[in-house]
Amino acid sequence: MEKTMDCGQNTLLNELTQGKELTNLLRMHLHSSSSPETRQALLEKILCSYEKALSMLNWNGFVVETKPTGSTLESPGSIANSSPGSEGSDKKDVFKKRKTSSGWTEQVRVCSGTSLEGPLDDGYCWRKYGQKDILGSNCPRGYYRCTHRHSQGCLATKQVQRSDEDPTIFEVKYRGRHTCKQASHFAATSVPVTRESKLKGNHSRQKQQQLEEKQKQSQEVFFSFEAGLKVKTEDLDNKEDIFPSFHFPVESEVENSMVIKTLMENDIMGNLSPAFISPATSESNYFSVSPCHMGSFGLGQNVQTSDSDLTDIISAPTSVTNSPIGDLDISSLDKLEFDPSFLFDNPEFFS
DNA sequence: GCCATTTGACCGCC
DNA sequence: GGCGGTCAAATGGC
Repeated sequence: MEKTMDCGQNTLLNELTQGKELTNLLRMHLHSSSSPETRQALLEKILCSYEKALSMLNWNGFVVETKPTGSTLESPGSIANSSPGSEGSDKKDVFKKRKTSSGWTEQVRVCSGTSLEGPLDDGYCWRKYGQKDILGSNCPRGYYRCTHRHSQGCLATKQVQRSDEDPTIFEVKYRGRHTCKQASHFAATSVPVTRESKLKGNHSRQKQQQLEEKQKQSQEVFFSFEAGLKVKTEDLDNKEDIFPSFHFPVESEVENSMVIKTLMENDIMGNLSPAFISPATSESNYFSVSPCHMGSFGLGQNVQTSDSDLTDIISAPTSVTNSPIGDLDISSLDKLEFDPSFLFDNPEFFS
């Protein structure tokens, strides 16, 4: 766990630090007679770094607490009745209630040239359980549920459908929230104690290696995607049910300041509401992060959100891989510390 | 042998 | 009855 936290934190910090350095480099180039191409390249790299960093943040799910959802669709009854536990003996008892459009939708754009059948993984382990041709749509819709549904009773599901208009866009509809261990830890290195991981000896190790390999590949794929990532988030009001809230534990130290400062330096924080850097209040020592605001970092991601409650906290994982990025446990950020009294316009910070 | 995916069938809602 | 969501047998990969 500790290892995972350090790893994820380091990765995040590396990206942000790289972004900072690149920004400085760009600044230097601005004062020099370097070519616009050079500047452009630097800009791209900066965006790249921050997109990675943001993805890491997003991917951690920010599932901090689990509270019963008011949503009709994932009411324990509906799913439970159709869960394997209740199935089996009498199929007629299976309750296949059509779900209403609760949950939220994200549109994920992948880079051109990518041949993935579906959008990136979002750090969760999904298992496909169905596919349907949808009326009025050329592309079938895939139905996925959390791999840990059986082992941990995780009720999260998602639907993935390629957009007719733009094949590079996948519409991903999330439903339910992850209650699995992975959702909490989001650490690939700490593989949830599932049936696989309980397997003994070489077999489990082999499995883990396969998983790691898979994640490694996913990461590579993801990084090839990020430039064209587009996320459209809807129904954020429902997200509250699923990712009820995220609080960034903050204490007073410099590292967090660096993160924020770095964002500020790149005019990223310009769009942040006070909620993000919220008073980090002396009382709570927490600040919350709105998915909307995270999305409005202006990092080249075209993010559209509904005008839903901006106080909702972090968005669900946007896209979709078992990338090691998922290794980052957001809880690791509690090691990041933020000095509420830090002056962001401190010119000396970026020396 | 285990697990994930595919795919036809089933079921409930509209 | 049409459609969307889910189930579960069949299948294939590792």
